[in-house]
Amino acid sequence: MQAVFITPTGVALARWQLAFPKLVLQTSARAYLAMAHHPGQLCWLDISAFGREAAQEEITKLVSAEARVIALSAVPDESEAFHLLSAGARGYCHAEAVPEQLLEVGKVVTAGGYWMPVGLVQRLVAVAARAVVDTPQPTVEGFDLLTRREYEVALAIGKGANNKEIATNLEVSERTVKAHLTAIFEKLGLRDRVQLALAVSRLPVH
Amino acid sequence: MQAVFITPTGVALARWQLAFPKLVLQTSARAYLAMAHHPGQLCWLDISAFGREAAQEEITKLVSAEARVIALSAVPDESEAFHLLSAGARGYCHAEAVPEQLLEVGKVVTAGGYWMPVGLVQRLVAVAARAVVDTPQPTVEGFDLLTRREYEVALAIGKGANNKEIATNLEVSERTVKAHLTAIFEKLGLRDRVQLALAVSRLPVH
DNA sequence: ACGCGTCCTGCCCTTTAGTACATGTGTATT
DNA sequence: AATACACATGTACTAAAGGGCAGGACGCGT
Repeated sequence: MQAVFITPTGVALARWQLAFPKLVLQTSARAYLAMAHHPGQLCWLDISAFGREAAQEEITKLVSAEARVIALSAVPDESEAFHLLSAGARGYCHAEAVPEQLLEVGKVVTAGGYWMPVGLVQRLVAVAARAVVDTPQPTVEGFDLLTRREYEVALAIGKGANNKEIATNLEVSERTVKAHLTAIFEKLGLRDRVQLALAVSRLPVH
Repeated sequence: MQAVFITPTGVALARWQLAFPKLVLQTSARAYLAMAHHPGQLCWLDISAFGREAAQEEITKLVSAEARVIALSAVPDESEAFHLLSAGARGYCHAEAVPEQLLEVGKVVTAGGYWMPVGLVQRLVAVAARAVVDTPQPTVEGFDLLTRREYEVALAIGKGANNKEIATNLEVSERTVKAHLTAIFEKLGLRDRVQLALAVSRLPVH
């Protein structure tokens, strides 16, 4: 099986050659795509020299050409990994990985799987689990008890506004804002605007 | 290597035995934990007969005993998978999986990795990526500029505490709390405690 | 020893927040 | 017409919050 490495720099070329003696080097997805290639072809993309967005673009191009892309990063970063994977990469690993690891990654991805560091999987799971808003407790119930005006005030508090700003935006007096706030505190069982702000921040919708 | 299956029903027992002829059967994590076992021991948990919460509990128990847990579900479900994985499971697969697949899963998890269906990985990535994107700017950078004490105060604000409560908890005067707050506002470029509360609520860690 | 940063606190003052009490308008529902 | 409720606002007062000024204690590195 052919191993294609796309890199503008060739950072860890020696290491890669240990793992894949017959590797093919290219400097960009564009150059590579000009060649004929087989669907499912492994494609190692060294993203170190690309910006995040440029890397995402390269990946998108390769994936739409049915290549299996593995991102190689010199400085692994969680957020970067999320983005590259969602752009279609099937693997994410350190550019300086040892040959044995590269081979293992290649095997997994060739088999149709994903490969990424264990720590990254854990972060992925943690973030996803939190995002799945099944999370019941934290959400303060009772916002549906608020009247239209009260709700508007509550949202403003959720943006960190003070009474004067809210009054200006809603075109009412500061006194009125205070009245709405008092009503909100009463209905939601809160003590002050700080607690309201936190309650609003936990609102699923916003 | 020993394969332990925890299941109240034994749904796919025949299949499991094909993959692991010498498997050990137990009906609950409690029963299993009563036995001696080796750290890193594989532990297949058939969650079909458990509720989601009960399954999470079982997993938590096993994981705290340093077992590697693989959840087997008769009716795979994305949200369920997220929760079980975040509870510490290292694998999630169909209870009716063929023996070859079970062996593959076992191998990966034994090696310290995670195993889950490719589709699940994609959902995980998609959800996580969206969660990260949905929370772009708002996260106030600079919390690392805070001193230990200031950070403690910031966290307290994130819980909706007022100055008196913070003072009591930290065993300092209210004046000191105010001083810390002033420093925090200055460092983070915030105006008041409401904005701080919101900034803290958007903190990835808590 | 000296400077620097962190932490702590007092006095005092200004600004916000939050409430009690009271009043008024408009729009529905009964 | 009467009742109910959302919305609005004023006066006035108490309580928090926030900050200026000043000073003390402790630990650390030059």
